[in-house]
Amino acid sequence: MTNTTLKLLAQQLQLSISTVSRALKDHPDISASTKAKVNALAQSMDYEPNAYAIQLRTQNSKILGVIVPAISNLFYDSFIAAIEEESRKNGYALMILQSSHNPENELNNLKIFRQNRVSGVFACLSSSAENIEVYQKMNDRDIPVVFFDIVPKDNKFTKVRMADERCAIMAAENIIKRNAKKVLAIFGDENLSITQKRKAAFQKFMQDFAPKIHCSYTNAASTKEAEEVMKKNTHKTQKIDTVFCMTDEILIGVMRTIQELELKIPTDIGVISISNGFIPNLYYPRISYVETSGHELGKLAFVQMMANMKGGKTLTELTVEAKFIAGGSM
Amino acid sequence: MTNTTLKLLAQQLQLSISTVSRALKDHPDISASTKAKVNALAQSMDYEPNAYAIQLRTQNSKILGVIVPAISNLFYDSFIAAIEEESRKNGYALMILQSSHNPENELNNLKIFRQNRVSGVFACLSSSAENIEVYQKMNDRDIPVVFFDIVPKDNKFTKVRMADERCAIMAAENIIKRNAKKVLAIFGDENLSITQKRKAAFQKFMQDFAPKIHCSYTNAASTKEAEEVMKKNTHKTQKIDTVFCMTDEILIGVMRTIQELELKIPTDIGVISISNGFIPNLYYPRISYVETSGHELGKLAFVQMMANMKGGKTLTELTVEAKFIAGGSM
DNA sequence: AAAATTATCGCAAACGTTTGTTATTCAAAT
DNA sequence: ATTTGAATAACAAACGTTTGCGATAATTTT
Repeated sequence: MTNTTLKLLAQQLQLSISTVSRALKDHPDISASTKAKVNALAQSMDYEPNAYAIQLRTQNSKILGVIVPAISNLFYDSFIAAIEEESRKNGYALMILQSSHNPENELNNLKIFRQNRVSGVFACLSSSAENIEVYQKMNDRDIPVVFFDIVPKDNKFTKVRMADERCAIMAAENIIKRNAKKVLAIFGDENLSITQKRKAAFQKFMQDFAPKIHCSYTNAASTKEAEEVMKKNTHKTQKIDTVFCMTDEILIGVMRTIQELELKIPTDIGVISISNGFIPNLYYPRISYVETSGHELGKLAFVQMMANMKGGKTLTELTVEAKFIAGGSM
Repeated sequence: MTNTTLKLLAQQLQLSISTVSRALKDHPDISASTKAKVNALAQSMDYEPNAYAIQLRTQNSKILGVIVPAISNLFYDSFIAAIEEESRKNGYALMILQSSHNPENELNNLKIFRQNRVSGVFACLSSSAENIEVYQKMNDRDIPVVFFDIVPKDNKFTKVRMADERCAIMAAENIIKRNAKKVLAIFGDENLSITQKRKAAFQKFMQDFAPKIHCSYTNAASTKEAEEVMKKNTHKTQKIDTVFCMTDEILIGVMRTIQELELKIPTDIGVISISNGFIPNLYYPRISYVETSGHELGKLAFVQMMANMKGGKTLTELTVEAKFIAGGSM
């Protein structure tokens, strides 16, 4: 069965294509009676306009591209859900591609976006490798690029991200409040700038405001590493009383060790993490965390995209504020 | 900056559009020397073909639609990741829309798919409400529909899903192996056919093969409900020694209660669930589970889609087999 | 009653491709 | 020297829309 087209409708109604087209968009030139006829037939033949023909004619695709390292990710999927919702409300569809942390895939995805003449792209850089020139070219072609989460250092782009330093500091504040004596702070992949920022902010804050608290700093790039780091540090003579986890992956490893060693939270040990909230709520007591909401970030990214598409370039770096969510783990 | 087109290339090279087009696709009619020139210029002006013009001409969009209830979902996101990967390998792009369990959104998404002339759609029904006619129409228009996970009863469609009954039976088998005396079996939303199937299979198997085991059956539509159900049942005089969780949501609730009451796994109580594996591995000891892999299902769905697009209609219902993954919880 | 306005609609070009057909050139075969 | 046949490239139509402009008929104004 072939698709219904304007031409088909026009033939059936003995009208011209242009009249049918205008009737369907409620153009004032067309009489009410013809509009009624046209709409009726369009309905019954369930006509749907061909988006490809429209974009070819209007040069406006109403499609936004999204590049994430991985869709299966607690943070990114809520980000995607948020922009999907906003996009739909505003008449845009989403084309979602994942880079799998692979710059080659990232490039390939960008190519697909260009072939599909997306009106804009949300991009999260695939780890450290920064091939910025391609994005620069998109901007030059008036395709706004909004970076999120993992953003380039370059300030020629629009960027939205969590207030990374504030997150770390907020965690530190609560550790100090708890009257911790000996803290283990586990950070993520040390190649990521986000890790470096958070670590630096955390360290500085602790030194400035609670120099007598003994802190050991480590990195763990995976759940497994976190599990092992935790195990090592609880076997030492002087037991740690509080552990800070920079990511969900780390928290999971830490919690596995805590459960294995049957440590009581929060009496034996306090736990605090940075998370979007899903993982911390899996345990009893619920883990206290500083919230980084992918959902909020998504909404912010979308308004930035719209702003970029309407007005001139607004090259700014926006951050969404962090919130401390108290569980029973501190 | 305007996009590079065939016309532009043709003008620069003093060639016709058709020659440029053929040169770029390595058509035998074109001489090697012109091909070289064309490719060089196309490269330097970084020409990317306009996907919209191509689809308009060829009537083949190379885009597949996906409808899921929610992207942020442990199961669906791995499904999406799988078909995304397969699609990319086969030159397809994905258009992902979420229904948010809302039939109205589902309809709207279908409309967007039709406007974009997707070559096929993967669909997961939004809960119980089944508005099948729309899908029937798509099939009539030679747009293959592959249902996954939550599928219609109708057998006029191609469907892929987990082997639901086998999952439940496999769990039952392992419960019997454990020598359980008193079992609490918690199932999901009782309106879903998937729940009914699993429950029936589980019950029948237990009665047939281990009638002396005392089983209580309940439903819990959310994590909270599961938490409460679990709490109630552990306070009874005759303690349960094994709990079965049909979904991740239920497992999370159950585990929260277990941690709160400080029950030891697997000595005080055994736990088994049906899951894709992420949640069960968050705990120590790791929870034993019957695996329902969104990833496997995605790959299966994709080959079904390809089969439908090539040959004639292959209206079958395929299932991916379940696997028991032993943790330390039984 | 002629002129001016308004209401309604059709014509045709354009968006960027692909592809069947035709035209040109040039060398090989008769 | 003419015919044949490759090799190479141009022409033109079509895909389904949108939209400026022109055309016709109906209505109003003078």
